[in-house]
Amino acid sequence: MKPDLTHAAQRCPVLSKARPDTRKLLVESASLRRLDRSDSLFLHETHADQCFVIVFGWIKLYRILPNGSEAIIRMHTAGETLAFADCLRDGQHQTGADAASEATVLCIPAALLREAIASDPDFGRILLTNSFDQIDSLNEQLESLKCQTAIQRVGCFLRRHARLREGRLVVLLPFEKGLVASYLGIKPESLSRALGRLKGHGVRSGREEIEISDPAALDALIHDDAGSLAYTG
Amino acid sequence: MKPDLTHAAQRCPVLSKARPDTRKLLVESASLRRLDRSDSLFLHETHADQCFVIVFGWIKLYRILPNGSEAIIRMHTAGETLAFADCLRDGQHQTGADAASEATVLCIPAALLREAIASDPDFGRILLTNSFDQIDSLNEQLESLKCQTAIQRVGCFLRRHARLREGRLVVLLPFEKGLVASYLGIKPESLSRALGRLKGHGVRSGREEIEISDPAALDALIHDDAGSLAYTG
DNA sequence: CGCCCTCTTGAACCAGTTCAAGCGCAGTGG
DNA sequence: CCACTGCGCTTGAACTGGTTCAAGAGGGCG
Repeated sequence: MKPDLTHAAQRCPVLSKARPDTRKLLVESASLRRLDRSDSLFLHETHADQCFVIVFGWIKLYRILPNGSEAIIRMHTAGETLAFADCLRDGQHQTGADAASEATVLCIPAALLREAIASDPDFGRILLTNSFDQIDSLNEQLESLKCQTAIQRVGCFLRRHARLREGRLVVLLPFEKGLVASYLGIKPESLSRALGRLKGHGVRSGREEIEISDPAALDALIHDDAGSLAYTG
Repeated sequence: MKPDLTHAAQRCPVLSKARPDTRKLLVESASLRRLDRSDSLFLHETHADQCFVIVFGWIKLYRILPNGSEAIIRMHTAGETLAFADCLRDGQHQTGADAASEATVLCIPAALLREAIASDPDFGRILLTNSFDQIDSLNEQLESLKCQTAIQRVGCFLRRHARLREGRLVVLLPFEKGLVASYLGIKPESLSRALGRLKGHGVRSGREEIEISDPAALDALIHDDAGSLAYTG
């Protein structure tokens, strides 16, 4: 295995659980690609002949809307897989994918992926489990979009991306705020105002870095009154 | 196979593609359950020892929010599978499930599902493909919630559920409007007003049945200006 | 310095919610 | 048979969260 990929493979739920020889097959025959911000990884509705594991950075999945602008469907980061579904169905990419930050991805030829599945019966199981986990995460996003206000969604986003760093709980924004906004289903202006309003709820937002100074206060805001849009049958 | 299940199995993407003996195994050993509206199929965070194929009717997946109301995550209907993921991971149900209308479901013991996967290597592949399709559909829902207005979402919902019936394009509302609203991420009042506004765009809404008299007009509304919330990076 | 790009801020506007009232219909009981 | 009641749906009026449009601040870079 290429030395710089060992760590990446450990972070990846699919590769790390795969049988060593399967992992070796996938990683050794794959190529590594570096992307700058806004470089394109693949285009919507093109034939899927490669799938990807993100080693580093962020990739956005998007679709072009009738009016020409792009809808951000999902954001993916290190360890996550891309386009496995498109490859296995031997079809077209369901979305486009661009780098949202500097990024490195492992590019696995579709044939290799099929070979791994054919030769390692457990590997299919691993993919299935991974795919179930993705469905869970999508269900949560749906719930969040349907039942939370923009400010609560911003709060959840911050909590999810916060990391301990020298004793402080900090969010290093992984990509532009405009993109964060779009991912959350709001406009950049609204995100800006939301961050402003969160200052009263345990959040200190600087440029490039946001600190959660009072996680409890933020959690209270997130959970309080969540469900103003819920079904009361 | 029980005679009344042949048709149901054909409608189900998972069962219909499975090897005949696998299908037989699953269907014959499963039990059939009838549900009235609002009967519970399983509860959130209970152990998943059965999975389900919907034979008839609608099932809603929901989660109880901190404030006690319920968030509608997804709606499922005939042919669709439920809780396969929860069973295979041998875990708890990720959501609760209630009948949203009268419904009939095929209840498959978890052990049986595992047996099918173990004895039929293709069956895992079929589940994987099915799970990929679900992810696609969830991606589309996310896109819709992020980039479309409530009225456009209502329009899409109508198009998706419209069926030709005696030459007219008709939507028989599968369940209460309050539930439709919640599924679409809006309040019942807003759904009511949306249907009112759609009257000017090729939709005639009566009680229990909505007719799409001018599909082209409706489509125009749906696509026109879609993406007011999109990312313009 | 000047240009570009991202982010912020303000004011007007609009979509969708909230609250409250009323309607239509099914079920119930007199 | 009809009043009573309960529930789902609609409608109206006031309100709020988020958008829109426009202007300005701040930073990076040639």
